[in-house]
Amino acid sequence: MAKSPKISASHEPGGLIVHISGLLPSLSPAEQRVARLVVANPADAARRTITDLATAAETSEATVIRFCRSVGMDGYPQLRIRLAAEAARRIEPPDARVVGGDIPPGADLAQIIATIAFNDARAVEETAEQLDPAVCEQVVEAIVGAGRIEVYGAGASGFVASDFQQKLHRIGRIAFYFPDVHTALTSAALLGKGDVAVGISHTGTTSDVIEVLEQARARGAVTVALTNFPRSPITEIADYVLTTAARETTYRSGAMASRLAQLTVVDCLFVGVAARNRARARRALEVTAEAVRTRRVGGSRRRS
Amino acid sequence: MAKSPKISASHEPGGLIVHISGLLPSLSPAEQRVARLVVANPADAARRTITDLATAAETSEATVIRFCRSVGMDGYPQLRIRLAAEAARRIEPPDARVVGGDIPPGADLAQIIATIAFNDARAVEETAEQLDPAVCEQVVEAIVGAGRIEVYGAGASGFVASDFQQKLHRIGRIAFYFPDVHTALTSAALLGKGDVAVGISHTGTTSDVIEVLEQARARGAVTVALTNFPRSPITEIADYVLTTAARETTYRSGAMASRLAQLTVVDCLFVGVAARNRARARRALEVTAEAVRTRRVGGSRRRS
DNA sequence: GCGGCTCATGAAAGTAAGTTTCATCCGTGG
DNA sequence: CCACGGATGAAACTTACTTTCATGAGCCGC
Repeated sequence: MAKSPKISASHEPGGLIVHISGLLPSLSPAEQRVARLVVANPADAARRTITDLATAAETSEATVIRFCRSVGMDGYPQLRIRLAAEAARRIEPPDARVVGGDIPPGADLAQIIATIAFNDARAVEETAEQLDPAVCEQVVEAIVGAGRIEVYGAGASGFVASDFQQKLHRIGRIAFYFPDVHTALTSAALLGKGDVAVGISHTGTTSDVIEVLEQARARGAVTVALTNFPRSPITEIADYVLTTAARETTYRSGAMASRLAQLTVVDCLFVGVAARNRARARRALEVTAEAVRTRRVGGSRRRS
Repeated sequence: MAKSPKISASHEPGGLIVHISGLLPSLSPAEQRVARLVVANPADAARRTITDLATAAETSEATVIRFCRSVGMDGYPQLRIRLAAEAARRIEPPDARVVGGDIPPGADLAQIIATIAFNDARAVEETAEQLDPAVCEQVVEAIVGAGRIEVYGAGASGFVASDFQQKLHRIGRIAFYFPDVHTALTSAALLGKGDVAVGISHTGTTSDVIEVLEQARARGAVTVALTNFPRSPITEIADYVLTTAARETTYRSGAMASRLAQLTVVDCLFVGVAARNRARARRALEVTAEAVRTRRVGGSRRRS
């Protein structure tokens, strides 16, 4: 049974492991057991036979095969090969630092800083690796040609949405962001063909954002979703899906890293759009920079 | 042809490919054909099935197996895995990417993504490296003991300020952010001893933020500055200075990366504060997460 | 609650991949 | 010309992988 012919799905040239952990929540329980084994120790998994792995995951071979298909592989042998390659590439920096994990209770600030920065940087890098330039290109295209762009996001993703709106606005594109769902819904209802609606949700399950995006789609707008989970509800109503790659961690670090990853994606789209009309964008940026000049103080030496 | 005394059977840690080409001359003709294919394109060979490879080498599967044994492998699957790993390792890390520079005019989206992600990740890492844990510690201390915390920022830094405010609020600290200077000034005038004022400005020259911070200081509040430039005006009126380390680049990439670096610092402070009272912070986070539960949709399988 | 539905799951059947066996072939030296 | 030994591939065999299918659990509408 073909899962979903989404435009985004296939591309995971960057990290297979990252890709799998992103998909993890959308897998069935038995498949999750397999996935966890694989993510925990790719090299080891690559060495095992399918029966072996199935036994280790306390399930049947059939489930392992299903898992392979779920993450986009043809079958088990292919997964094995990819895992081996992946494992070889990431000669884990044997850093004593807490890699994907939680911050230990007794940690001092230096450790906290190292851990957060590491996770943040990783999320950014891995997001970039798994971003599909083709999909980005199409989104950029849509934005460039859009009559109006609306960006939706709630909570932490709201900041990102707002940031994106402000950026687009600054280079002369007509863009909106509404902190309030009611307003957003009303506005979405006024969208039409040629407009673009962007929904941002880390989990992909924020009903407010989904509803607004649905509304926008119903009116004929192009819909774009930005989420960490490629199979989450929001992806079902989006024409284009862009994913971040923040590892799932406990406490807050997952969500925090995800926000940075989202911003990175936003930046990419922004620069992509700006690059479409360099001259105009640059002029707009200069004018806007000039506008706040009087709000700056101090030495002539410092850039404005 | 001394083929039998295969003393070296065990490990060849250097390179499997090198190893194979080394004993190529000692192989039988048919095996040599296989070996040559493998050496020429390991990645490709790893993808083939044994029958496939045999056909390509114009020989039988049996010979391929014999070849595997000759080079010290248990069987074909093991060879495949090793080849995949080998091939992955020898793909040079793509450091040819545009490093610190601006985005070239003709860049395609893939390049743009790589450049932005690189700069962003770097900014985060370098910021963490140069952050002084001692200063952070003192800032955390001040925030933990504060009666009230106010965060100031304008423009892009406003997002960060707002994010910080929201984070602190979420773990039960009394924190404010004012998008409007007038309101901010008024509020700052009401600060007193034991309160904390945080000013965020990438350039360190934003007069609005500086003024408000000055006001706060005059009233006896502890002042903290977060900026990219350690000698900028804002640092003169701050009790504690935290710096980001976004490289100076042209166009927008500098400012964009700086924002991520600022967020990283904010995250560190936040976690530092939260760590001071784990139980309370965790409870607060759980409660607030629960509060938005009803705004989530979708499968029971997905985390809320 | 109760049928009907979907979906996850593993047992078992089926297929393909990998491995072994063995007969053949070919060259060499007696 | 025959005996020998090594190289080789066809075919038998084994193991690994894949598909099919029946079962049962949970969910939804009634």
